[in-house]
Amino acid sequence: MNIVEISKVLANQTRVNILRWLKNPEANFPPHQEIDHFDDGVCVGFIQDKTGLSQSTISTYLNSMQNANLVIPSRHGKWTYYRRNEEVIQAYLQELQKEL
Amino acid sequence: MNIVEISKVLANQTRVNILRWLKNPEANFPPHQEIDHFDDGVCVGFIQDKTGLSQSTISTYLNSMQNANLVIPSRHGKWTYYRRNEEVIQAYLQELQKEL
DNA sequence: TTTACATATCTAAAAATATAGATATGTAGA
DNA sequence: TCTACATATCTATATTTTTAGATATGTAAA
Repeated sequence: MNIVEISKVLANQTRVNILRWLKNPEANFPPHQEIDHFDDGVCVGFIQDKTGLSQSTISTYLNSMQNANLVIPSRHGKWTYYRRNEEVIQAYLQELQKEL
Repeated sequence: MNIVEISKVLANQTRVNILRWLKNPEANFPPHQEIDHFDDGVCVGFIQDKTGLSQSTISTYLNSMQNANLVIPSRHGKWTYYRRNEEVIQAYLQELQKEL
């Protein structure tokens, strides 16, 4: 868990939005076709649609968020689902609380 | 209080260090000459010395931190002192807690 | 085993950030 | 009012980030 690396992720409104949306996928995304839950998160395509940015940009964003351990990917067939990594997010908040 | 703007400040190790040092000036900086306390913070020169970066870089950093309302400047004679803006820092932490 | 689709990676251009040297400004003291 | 000093701003360059189009990869279905 690296404060500077995670702060870099949060230094962009779209990435902050993605993290917020992933808190409550039911409210922010349409239902998936193959699976009827969001236990493994949300597929890249839905996130892309919601942001309006290009597919490659969103893939890059999600990759940086994954590198910072803020999200966890799961492959399901053709789709990659991303969900929040609550442990790391909480650890970051606690570390900030302590350090800042 | 803007999450993205403040996160940009925190996306650099030196700036995070400055905020941490300012939490406890007595432990991190030599005593000032004209004043015998740190109630208004620490002068730019001391911060510069501690980081080893150039004067203009530190001035730029402090300016960005001030724009984000993370620090408060006070002019005392030739010196500008910077101290933490605890209200905004706490507001940021609380907002993150809620939003993130 | 080809095709279609979802996502990742590569490439490249534009914008932002980091950083320092030079210069300007403001203040205190001679 | 000179001079020295602390800090801010300007200018310029290097690096990083943002972003998208093109291409590659992996998977499912025909």
